[in-house]
Amino acid sequence: MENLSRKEQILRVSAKLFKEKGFEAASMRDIAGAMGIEAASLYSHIKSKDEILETICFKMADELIKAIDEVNDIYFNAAEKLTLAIKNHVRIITGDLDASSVFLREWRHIAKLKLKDFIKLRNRYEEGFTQILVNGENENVFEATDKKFAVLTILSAVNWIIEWYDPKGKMQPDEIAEHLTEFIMSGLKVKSIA
Amino acid sequence: MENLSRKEQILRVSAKLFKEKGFEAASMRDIAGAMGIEAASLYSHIKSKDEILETICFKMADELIKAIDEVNDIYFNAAEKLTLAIKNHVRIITGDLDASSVFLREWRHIAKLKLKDFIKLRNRYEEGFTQILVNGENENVFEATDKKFAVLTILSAVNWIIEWYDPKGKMQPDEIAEHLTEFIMSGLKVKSIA
DNA sequence: AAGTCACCCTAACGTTTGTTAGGCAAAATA
DNA sequence: TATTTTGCCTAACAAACGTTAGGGTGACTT
Repeated sequence: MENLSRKEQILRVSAKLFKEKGFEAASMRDIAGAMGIEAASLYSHIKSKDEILETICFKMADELIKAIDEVNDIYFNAAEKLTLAIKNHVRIITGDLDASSVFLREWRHIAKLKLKDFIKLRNRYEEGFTQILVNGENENVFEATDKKFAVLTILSAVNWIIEWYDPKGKMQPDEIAEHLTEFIMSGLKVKSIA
Repeated sequence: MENLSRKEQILRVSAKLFKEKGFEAASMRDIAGAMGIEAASLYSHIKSKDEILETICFKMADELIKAIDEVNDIYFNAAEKLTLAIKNHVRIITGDLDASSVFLREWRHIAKLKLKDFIKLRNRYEEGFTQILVNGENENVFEATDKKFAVLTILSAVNWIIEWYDPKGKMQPDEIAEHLTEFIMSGLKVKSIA
């Protein structure tokens, strides 16, 4: 934390507070207080409270998009692609729980103009996943009638991790990814319906 | 809307605004404005802004718990129970999208004391689902190594509906429930892993 | 006709919000 | 050593917040 630039520290502290109290409820004085300085001092490093939120959200979006693009660029079959995409997603999300929570929950509070760009990025990410499912059908590996529906369901499961993941808990990121992948591909494994 | 009690109208309007702007960002003046009255006038019908949030959240929680208890009280096999539980959940959620969104997103802003009770209710609901999975294992119908994990994943998928469901869209609640149930039970139906 | 009730008003309160202006001290650079 | 840069300060701002007090008006009830 100490070898980070002052701006980076503000982003970290803000992410933590935005996650805990929500963007609107966390005040500049809260953020400053957590850093041991006055609220006015923050403005030497950042332009506005909105800028903090935007930076956090767009950084996460960029990271995720970069990951899905890489997966789709590699020559893999669809099952391997999906497995890797989920593993990457889980790794990124669990790698920075504070920023991820803000990215997933508080993005609604991004100011109108930037919000449009953000949603575009989110859609691009979703399309990256959709592409994998389309591949899967072409390769005759998956069966997913409604791809949009399937992608949203998959992402909901992967994103819900932030609600219960504990870095000190038993389940580590890669294990979570494995479990999820299995669940997504095979479901509850119905043995028989009596 | 007109034959509802004034308090009920306030709850409706508040839910809509809490969903759109978030609890903290939606002001009493916003709510009053949407009803064509002054902010101070709201206090003839409600005690506080916090009370509005609590009422919305606890009402949804009660409704869901009542539904899962009913399912678990009926003599069904696990597969039928799960199917019905999901159908009920989807019906309740889609039945009042505004309140559901508040229930799922804004519950964090419930005041400390009441928050404990709310989380207890949420856990009770989760346990209702867990019970079904346990039944499923005993009946040799399901296979779910980590029940807690499975329940959270299932609920995440079911709850994500509020993010994309459109009452005027093609997919109607029961159809969504069917799709989801199939996905949860059988996943993406992997045909072969090359 | 008198009383009650539901409903809304204006005005104001104390607090908190994000943000700006201007200045001071230590560290880095020249 | 002189100078710029970095980082923080105090003080203050206008605006918005949730909420209270007290009064008024019209519709039902008795």
